Amino acid sequence: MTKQEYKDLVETLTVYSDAYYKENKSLISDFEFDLMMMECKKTEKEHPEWVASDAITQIVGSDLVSNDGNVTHHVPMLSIEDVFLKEDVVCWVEKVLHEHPDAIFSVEEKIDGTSATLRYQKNSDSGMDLVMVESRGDGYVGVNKTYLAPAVEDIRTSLNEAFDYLEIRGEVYMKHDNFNRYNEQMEEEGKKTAANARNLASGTFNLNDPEEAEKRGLNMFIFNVQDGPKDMMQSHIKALEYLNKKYGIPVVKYYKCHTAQEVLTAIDAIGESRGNLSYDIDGAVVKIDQIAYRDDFSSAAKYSTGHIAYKYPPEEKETVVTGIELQVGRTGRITPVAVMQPIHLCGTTVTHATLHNQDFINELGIDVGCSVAVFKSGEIIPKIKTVSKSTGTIYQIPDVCPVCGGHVKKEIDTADYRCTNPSCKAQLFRNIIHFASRDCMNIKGLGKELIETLINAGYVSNYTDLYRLKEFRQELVNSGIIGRDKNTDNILQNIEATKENPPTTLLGSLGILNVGISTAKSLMKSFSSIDEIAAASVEELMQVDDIGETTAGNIVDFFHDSQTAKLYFELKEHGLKTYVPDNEKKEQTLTGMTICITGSLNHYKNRKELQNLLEERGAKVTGSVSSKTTVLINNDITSNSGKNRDAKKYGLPIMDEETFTNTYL
DNA sequence: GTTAACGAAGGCATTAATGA
DNA sequence: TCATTAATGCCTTCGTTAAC
Repeated sequence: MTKQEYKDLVETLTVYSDAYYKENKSLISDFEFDLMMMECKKTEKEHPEWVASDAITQIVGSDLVSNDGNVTHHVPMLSIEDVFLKEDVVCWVEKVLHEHPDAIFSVEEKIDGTSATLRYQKNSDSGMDLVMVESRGDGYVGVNKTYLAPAVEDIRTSLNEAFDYLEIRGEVYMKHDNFNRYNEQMEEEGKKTAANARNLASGTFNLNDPEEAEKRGLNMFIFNVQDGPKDMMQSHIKALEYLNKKYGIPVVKYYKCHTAQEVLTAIDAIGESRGNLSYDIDGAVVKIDQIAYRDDFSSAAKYSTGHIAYKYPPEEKETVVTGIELQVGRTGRITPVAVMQPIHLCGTTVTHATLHNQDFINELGIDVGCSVAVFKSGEIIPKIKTVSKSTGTIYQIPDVCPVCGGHVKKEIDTADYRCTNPSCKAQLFRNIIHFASRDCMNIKGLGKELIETLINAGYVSNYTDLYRLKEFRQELVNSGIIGRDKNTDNILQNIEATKENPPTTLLGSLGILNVGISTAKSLMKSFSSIDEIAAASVEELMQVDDIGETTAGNIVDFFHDSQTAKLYFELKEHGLKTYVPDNEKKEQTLTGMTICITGSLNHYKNRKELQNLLEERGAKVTGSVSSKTTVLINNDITSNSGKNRDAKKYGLPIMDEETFTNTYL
């Protein structure tokens, strides 16, 4: 592409994008738009010197909405790790103070609603406009909810501020008044009422109709500045105060604390005020005020660093176990579930609670007919706490599968009971559900019920059969199993579409024991195709990170068992991708490097993006600095953060993005 | 035009197994 | 021993389509 052609392409894209965002008109299909955008970005990679800072591809918020309305978050929207004991709060606070004696804490109400992020961008009159409202989704990719901004009273559509970019996150919730009004009206109209304010808020934030949403009434408390000018990225509390004072934006109520004792006092104060608030809260969040310190306290990947949430003790009630159901999972594991006389707990009716396994049953002494104390763990999941009146006997999981009548055996050294019949219908059924689920192949529209229907009608008995369904299209339409023409074709098309899924997804969906998407990723880093994995020995597989003897054995078993291996080879024949073609592969220039990234980035949307890029080229990206780390990427190379100190301790290079890019990319 | 059925989405938790 | 992952589970509301 010549420079002029690139410029023309950028201009065309800008026209389409403006029409879409500002006038709600689609001049071309989303698919075509995405293609052009990809082309444009590819060129920009080859010729970074052509890129203007205001080019459409550089504008945060414009290139993020895919054709199904999904938005990749600029900063991931992770959840906060919950703790249920005050001792744990004290422990965490002291750990932070030990590392940073001057740390300050913000203790905040944890609003019970649904999380959302707002992006603001500089406009031409030196102010800022709201360009995007996005829901949380899976934490990395959410849904574009910009059209609902007018329905949320507290969202400002413009700010009189000349920052280049501002991203704030908060909780969308429903006030009790609005919730009660909604339910009164539903009752008047003889319609179903909503169970609680959180669910109604979450449901309302899901509506496609902004007017209906506005009628119901939503509010929002801001609880974080995700990204913005340097001044706002230092003290969390100061940033919240600024937003509140300057714009009257409602921010979450917080207490500024310096010691563990002060934190506990604040938690108690919030707990006591709970009953008098006009909205629901489900805990108290403790955050480190100094944003720079947050990354020094590592946590699991799904949690934000530098935050914990204290959960107040939940409501508890008594009921009677009226039965125990046995569920057979896709691996054959038998899970007992208690059926109870319905009780009302935290705004919902509770009838079921999992019993996990025989050990759990034995420990509590559960049997049909006993009385139990039930609470909602985390205020969501019903859980039996104790048996208050025993029957004198304890339930025993039978040795016959409740579905196929096959033999049920207790696994040695585990708490699991498994149905040993490999053609057990329940297992096949669950296997297909797993294969089709969102986290695996993501076959849209193919859910539990439809799969069951297809199995019962004899069309499928395993996931490979799904790719044969199209041969029976007319028959299916005639019988109306999936609905009529339109529905049938939709499902068939969605199945076909999954043939384009990357091999990693396929490998993770096959149902190999202990191999999910994450393990599949590790495997595909070391092997060039699933075929190669199928041919590998236990020893070879064990060379891969995260693969031990058991998992390696499971993989070998899967590809050596004639039945399961056949499933895989049939999928391959149907045209599913089992390797990444050479021309789509990235050069493995970073093999052997262990890289840690910290702090905020300038050239990449977020750390995840840089991480993906490094991983594609063979590097290992970790969350902490150790003696095995090759390099630490941090734009603030002089900071005194824990990671910088560790890097210095081990004598490792600390590079900013630019230096790193110039040296290695 | 209304209703029923089903799946998706959005919120989550727990346990056991695994790997380091 | 610790951190992570896989597998399983629970509840509510909305959207879509087909059927009545």
